[in-house]
Amino acid sequence: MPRAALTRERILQAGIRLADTGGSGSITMRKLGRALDVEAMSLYNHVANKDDLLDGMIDLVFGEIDLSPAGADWEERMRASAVSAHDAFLRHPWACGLILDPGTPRVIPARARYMESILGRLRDARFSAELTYHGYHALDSHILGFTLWEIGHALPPGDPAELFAGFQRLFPVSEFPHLAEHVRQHMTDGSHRDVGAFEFGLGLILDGLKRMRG
Amino acid sequence: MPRAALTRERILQAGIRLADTGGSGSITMRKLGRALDVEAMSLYNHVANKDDLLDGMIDLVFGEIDLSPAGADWEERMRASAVSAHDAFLRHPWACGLILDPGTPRVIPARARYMESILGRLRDARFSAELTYHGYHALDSHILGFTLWEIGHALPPGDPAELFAGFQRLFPVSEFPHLAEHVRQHMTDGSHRDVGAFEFGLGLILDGLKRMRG
DNA sequence: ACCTGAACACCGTTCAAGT
DNA sequence: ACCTGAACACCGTTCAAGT
Repeated sequence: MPRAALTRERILQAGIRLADTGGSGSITMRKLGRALDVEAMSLYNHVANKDDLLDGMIDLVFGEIDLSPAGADWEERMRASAVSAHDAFLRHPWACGLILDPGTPRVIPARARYMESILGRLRDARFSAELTYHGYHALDSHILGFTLWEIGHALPPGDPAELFAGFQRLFPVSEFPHLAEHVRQHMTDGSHRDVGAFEFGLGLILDGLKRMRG
Repeated sequence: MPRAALTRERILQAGIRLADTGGSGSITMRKLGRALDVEAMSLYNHVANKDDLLDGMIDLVFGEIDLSPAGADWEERMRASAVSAHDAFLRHPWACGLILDPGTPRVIPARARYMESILGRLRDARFSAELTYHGYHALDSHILGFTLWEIGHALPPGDPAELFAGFQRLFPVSEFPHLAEHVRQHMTDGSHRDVGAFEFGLGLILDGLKRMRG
């Protein structure tokens, strides 16, 4: 049986699968070729280069965001689509870091549609051009920035008690009492990697914007 | 004249200088060796590996943050130290991305002191343990996340008019009216890379925390 | 004690050669 | 039209050999 023909679509899907399981460090032209039973050089027939590959993968992730959620008012709908974005970026934890990586600005169709949607809904909710400008920045930077922050602060695998002990040795309670308390909260909380923490900051932003609109 | 002796301190300083001018992609054991007139392998006598090098560099950046700013009340002081952190990360635009990079959790002395200071000041300002926990996350993720977001969204070099034209060709005004308006605001605003944009989100968070404290 | 040459296992990418 | 072998210019890191 001849293997399935290589297409851009199949390459992007395989790239996402590879990154989901191995992290962004595992995305390599050579590894991706191996996953597709093909030499790395073959990929260049369907993808301009590695950046083009990453752009395509990220475009698909943005495509998973629900931009028309149900909801009674603008605030409820804005919260719902932010949570949908948060969910998508948690499903693909490699994406936020690549999107925010300075040096390679990624202008991507699905991201443009995402921006257009959020900006339009703020304007429709009677936000001024000025407040929409700053409000979008606050929302987008929270969605991408907080999610990346959250992914990086997840408890690493391994025995929590042992982890905590090693941490205490580096930063003794006597010198870092508040830090110790904070870390303990992280341990008992399980991980803070839940919708709650994301929505806490989101709520602050939405509340603030609503009050500023007057 | 024999060249100056290699030390960990000199290596970290040279690394920061290299990254400041060339971006995080320019940090290479080989390039760093060249900058110090030394073979790359020599660095391993003073630094365990590349991650240890990056940890040391980031530690120095955290050390630049003013943790005891003047100010009448907790809110004013919290805003001042957040702005000081923002300044430090803008001086070294490669740092945020490395700090937030998942997969290599960086437990670094200067960062522990930074956390201890902020957590302690929230508790001193009569925030509950619970609110301090979430408030710290909101503040830290805004400081690191927004700053990284901001650095990545700076206008790339080149003729702005030409840039705008290329953008319009990809995303026509008819289909993306709000996006076009937003981009136009970015152009006339110069860059939003100023304290104002950072403080906008910071103000939303501080206001929200103050109200939740009751 | 510290520096280095040679080597190893990786990268992204090009290009001529095959089918 | 699409795939590949060989090659190039890079990586991080180890280790024995030099001083």
